[in-house]
Amino acid sequence: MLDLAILGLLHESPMHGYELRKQLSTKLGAIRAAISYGSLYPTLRRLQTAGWITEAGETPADDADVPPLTSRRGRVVYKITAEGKERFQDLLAQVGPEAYEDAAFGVHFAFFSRIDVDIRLRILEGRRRKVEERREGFREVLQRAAERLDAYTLELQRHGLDAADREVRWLEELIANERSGRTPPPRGAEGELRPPSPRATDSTPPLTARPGPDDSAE
Amino acid sequence: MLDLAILGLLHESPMHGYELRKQLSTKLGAIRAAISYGSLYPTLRRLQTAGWITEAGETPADDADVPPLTSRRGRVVYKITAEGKERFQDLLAQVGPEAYEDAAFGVHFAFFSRIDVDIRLRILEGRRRKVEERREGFREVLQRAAERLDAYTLELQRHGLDAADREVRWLEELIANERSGRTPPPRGAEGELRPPSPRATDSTPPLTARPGPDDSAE
DNA sequence: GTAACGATGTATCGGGCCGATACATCGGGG
DNA sequence: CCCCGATGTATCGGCCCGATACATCGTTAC
Repeated sequence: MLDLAILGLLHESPMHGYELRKQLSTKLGAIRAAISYGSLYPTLRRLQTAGWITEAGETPADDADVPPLTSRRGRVVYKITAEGKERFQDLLAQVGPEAYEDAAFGVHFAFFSRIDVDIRLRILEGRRRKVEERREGFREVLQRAAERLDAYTLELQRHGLDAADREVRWLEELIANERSGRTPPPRGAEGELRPPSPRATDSTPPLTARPGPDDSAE
Repeated sequence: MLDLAILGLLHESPMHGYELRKQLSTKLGAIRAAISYGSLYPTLRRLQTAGWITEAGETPADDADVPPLTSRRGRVVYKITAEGKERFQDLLAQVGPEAYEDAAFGVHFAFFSRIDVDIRLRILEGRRRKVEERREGFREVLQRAAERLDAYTLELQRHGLDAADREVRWLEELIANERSGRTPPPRGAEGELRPPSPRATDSTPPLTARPGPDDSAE
């Protein structure tokens, strides 16, 4: 999961750890908080011994006047290998149930432009199915067990229901767009910062438009 | 984090592991997927050795004719101790930065009815602040780095921005409600899914455009 | 009758990932 | 001059997950 993300970034350009972490944070910011060094460095070593990446020793200029006072630990630049690129494609095209989990889906999505439309559709539909199940779970709890639950717990369920419902609709849009042939998502470079989302609550009878965040993460 | 959730559930009634897991899944379903046994049982043992919970052996059958072929492993019912209840209150009232993280916030929220209004407000405001920061992060990326990013990555950012914005508004409502004195969240339990109640969604005045990220009403 | 299956139930193991921490360099501001 | 924040690499303890194993019970299917 981290493997995929790291290989994906190094596929674009060589980088050292610190930079890698920063880019991961922005690229996957909507998915996971900020990957820890306690994960990053061990993963880098793992990828390295597996042969997917190598150190591209960024020799600090030719000025060998580096004061040998301390070991002068220079920054280590990693680059992806040919095998690594293959591995990346393999991981990316993996459409097993793991790819529909919150985090894994996000990582796959972040590199969508590197896979075929049909695989994209497979993943989007699998994810949609999963979120739909989640949504139905919330609905059942709200219908069947409403009176047995705490008021705050209920509010949490509504929150979750609304978030799931929104994600399903988001996925529907993306799926429709993929099918239409336009490769990149819609909503070009217009003014973002759009006011309250104009996507009004359509039908969905008992939904009661509630605010609902909590995309994934955790 | 699991500690808090488990203590909270056992505070309501004694339970065995399997049941605990089920209840956790529904109660925290909007927060985390479904806690694993690989977390649950070790945690139970930890809580037990710490003295927060005890085994309430549920041995219903005194008939010692239990075939010693296998150890006849009966189900183990756990109950909370007095110290456990204290510990629960301590954990619940913890308003440090950890309590604003996704998962931790959700667990706290799920047991909101057990803490004072002022602590509830402190947690809600802390959470709001955190999500606002998150939201601003997305906005900056979308404004400043839009052209340097992949179309799918951008869509992910918009998704995240929208979700964060929604959560902020959700929190605003909850905060306003807490301040108004009505203890439980709005949206009374029964009017929800049963009848096709045409109750229009309250209109949430004009807090959309410029959400001041700094209105610490402390 | 019994075999298969799914729900209930307890438990462990390897591994991924996080938070805290340590160490080291460098530029700038008080 | 010293502290601070950004840049940078790295480890350690610990939480938590997914996979797996084992055992019982009721129902359904052959």
